[in-house]
Amino acid sequence: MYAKVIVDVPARPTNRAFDYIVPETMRDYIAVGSRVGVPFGPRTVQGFVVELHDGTDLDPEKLKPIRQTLDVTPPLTPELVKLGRWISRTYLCHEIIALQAMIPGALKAKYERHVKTADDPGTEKQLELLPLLLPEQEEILAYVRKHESVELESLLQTFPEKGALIKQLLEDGRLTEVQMVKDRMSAKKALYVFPPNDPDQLEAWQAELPARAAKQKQVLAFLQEHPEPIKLTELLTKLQITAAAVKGLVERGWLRLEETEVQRDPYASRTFKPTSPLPLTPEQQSVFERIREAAQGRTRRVFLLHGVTGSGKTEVYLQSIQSCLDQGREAIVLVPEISLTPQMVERFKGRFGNRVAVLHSRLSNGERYDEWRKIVRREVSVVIGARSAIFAPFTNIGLIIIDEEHESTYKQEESPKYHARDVAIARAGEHGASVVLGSATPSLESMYRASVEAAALATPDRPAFELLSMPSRVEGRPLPRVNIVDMREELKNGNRSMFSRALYKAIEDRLHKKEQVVLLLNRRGYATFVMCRTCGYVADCPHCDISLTYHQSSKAIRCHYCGYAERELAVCPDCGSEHIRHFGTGTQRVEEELGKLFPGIRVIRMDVDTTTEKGSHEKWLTMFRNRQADVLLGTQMVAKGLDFPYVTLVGALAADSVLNLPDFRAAERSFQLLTQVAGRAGRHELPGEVFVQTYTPEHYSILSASKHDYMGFMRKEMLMRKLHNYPPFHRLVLITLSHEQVQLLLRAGEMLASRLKELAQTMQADGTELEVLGPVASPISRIKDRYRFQCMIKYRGETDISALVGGAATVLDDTVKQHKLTVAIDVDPQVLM
DNA sequence: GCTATTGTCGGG
DNA sequence: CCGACAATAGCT
Repeated sequence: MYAKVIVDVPARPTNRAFDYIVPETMRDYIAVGSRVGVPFGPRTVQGFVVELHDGTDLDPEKLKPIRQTLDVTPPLTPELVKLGRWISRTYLCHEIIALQAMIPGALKAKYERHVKTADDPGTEKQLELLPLLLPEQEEILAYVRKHESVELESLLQTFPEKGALIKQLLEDGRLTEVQMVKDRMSAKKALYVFPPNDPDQLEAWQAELPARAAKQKQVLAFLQEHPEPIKLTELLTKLQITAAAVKGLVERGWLRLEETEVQRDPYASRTFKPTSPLPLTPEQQSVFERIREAAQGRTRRVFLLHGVTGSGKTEVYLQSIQSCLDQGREAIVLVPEISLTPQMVERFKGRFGNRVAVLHSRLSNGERYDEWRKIVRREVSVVIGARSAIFAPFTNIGLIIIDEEHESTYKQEESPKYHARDVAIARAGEHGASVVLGSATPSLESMYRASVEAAALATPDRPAFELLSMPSRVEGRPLPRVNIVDMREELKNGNRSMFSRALYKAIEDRLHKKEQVVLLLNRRGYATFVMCRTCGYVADCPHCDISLTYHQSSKAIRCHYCGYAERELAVCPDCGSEHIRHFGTGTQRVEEELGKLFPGIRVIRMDVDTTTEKGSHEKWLTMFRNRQADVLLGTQMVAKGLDFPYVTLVGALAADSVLNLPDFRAAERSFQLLTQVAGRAGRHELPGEVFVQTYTPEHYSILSASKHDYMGFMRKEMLMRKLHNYPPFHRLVLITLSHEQVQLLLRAGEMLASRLKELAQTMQADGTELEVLGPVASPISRIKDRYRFQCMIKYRGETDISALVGGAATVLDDTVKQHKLTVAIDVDPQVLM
């Protein structure tokens, strides 16, 4: 039997399957999706089996056998292996990168090189021919012999500066190298106490024990109460006893002590209040019916659920999942990382109990691995998680839900640069499952695909969407009133503060009424840039093309791209002037200002700087929920999914900050952000009010958001996109080249662009609508000392551009190899920076 | 991506 | 002519 293996060597010439012999002994352990260690050239690398077959076109003599299997059960299902190929073709990445993305980081390859002393007796004669050993080499050999096998790295550390001598020993064959692929993580094990199968016996045994064996009786009594296996250490601390008591019982053969896989369940210590389905509004009910009906079928359906903030989408999700589970099928729920709050988890755990696995980036490698194992072992049938949870290794998916489907976090920014929405649709096709894309502000891409125009262009790979909508809030609560504040007017009237008078008054009022306020400012730090007022010098990052941001807490100016930091400027480095001014406003500064304006105000600031610590995000939100603070101030992360009953005021301090970004999606992002943050107010009994501070109050994005007019915004924005051949009417591929030297980069850029244009011409001649733009400097023209240039391809959705991009990219192969040029291909980019 | 192999250059 | 290092092919 032979296996086709994709090896862990992400390079163009190795981006294909290699054939190996499956040794007789491994037959039962190897399947499509297995992770194996295979000889590849002079070393051993990790790989995935993507196919098993009986014959081979190649000379079987030339084939090498698989060296090791790395798992008892394959970490990937055949469906995921197929998906890996689809991802690599769709997003133009190496297949191995796509496969690696589907397994938890804990299983990523790690290579260990061990050395052993060569004890082959047949070489004695040859040894005589070898040069005599130096005393130091004797010492090294003795050391290795003593330890039997030593990791090469540690040997080099034990004998520093002796690298050459060790290499000599290896070359002479006195030491041999054994290469192994190692797991970075294995399941954590611990001793568990297993009670007898028949718990009734526990009582009888207690009577049987002599009176002085009080501790042993205590153990039996405890197990009677809690008949499930328990960790030994846990039992000991709970009962305040030593292992001797348990040992006695084990010796009597009453209890069993066994090493078992431990679950690092981050939610183990928490109990979740079970919740039952809430009654649905007629609107919710009809949407639910549609989803349920679809999920009964075995063919893929894709729904776009447009529901205003507070319309009760989550309850519809929960009941849809329930009906999916009732059919014995599984469900995946994706939420943006940021809204994967304890609140959210609680609702799912409350409804589905331990049938839910939770996957998010705040878990440690080990924790994530354990949650993933629950899926593999079929212990759960629901997964809720961020982007990568779309790869949950289920085998019978009935429903995939993507909440806040417009969020750009569903696009992975590193290779494989996949979009979870498209992966979901692809997976649903294989499972005959339904997909529900929910949002209060659906992306233009999704909205377009729910249109009549797109329905006509639908293909199996890009099916049309069915639109569902929930236009009203539950219990008929009104959407909050949104006031646009023209900050130019404020300035004219002499108000130079970051709070308009209206917002100031409103905050004052809420403080008085003991209600809560959410403030949004899309910039962290204290000031956005630092400038010398005498000569106009602006502090820039020496490694990136971006200005440095002042941070009050650390008295430093920092780069938000590479982390570079230097001390606050006392004098201008150019002219020596002391007139240094901090321009622009960041969250730190607002926090300070609030303290000055409203003495005694309690502010929680949430941005990347205050939420990096594990659990800090949840801590702040819990504090705010418990009304231990009056104001929640933060960047985008305060706009998403939060639901606090006492929040009656929301302020967007600088509504244009997103609008002015150099990106064709700026208006859409801005509209979404404002709508989302406005939706935080007045979700319960108390009515809400919103203030949007802007310098461009006439912009359609801001006007529409203030009127809660999604459709109005969408129609205008669609026109703009159509006019400029942007998505959703055209698709984009962005190719970014980066290198330390501008000249080399320019040459490479020209080479790429001309080849692209050349290839494009033949395609255009066949009537394909396709445009090649560039090369131009990227909006951020340098990051971490590397200059960046980009080319863009605009094309109609039905065109296959893989040949075009793949073909053109080959002209860069030499430069990539020789000069370490970096080429990043992004299909359907979300950010053009 | 890695490494063993081949190629190239300078010193003798 | 040899050794050191740099470029490069080929990996099943």
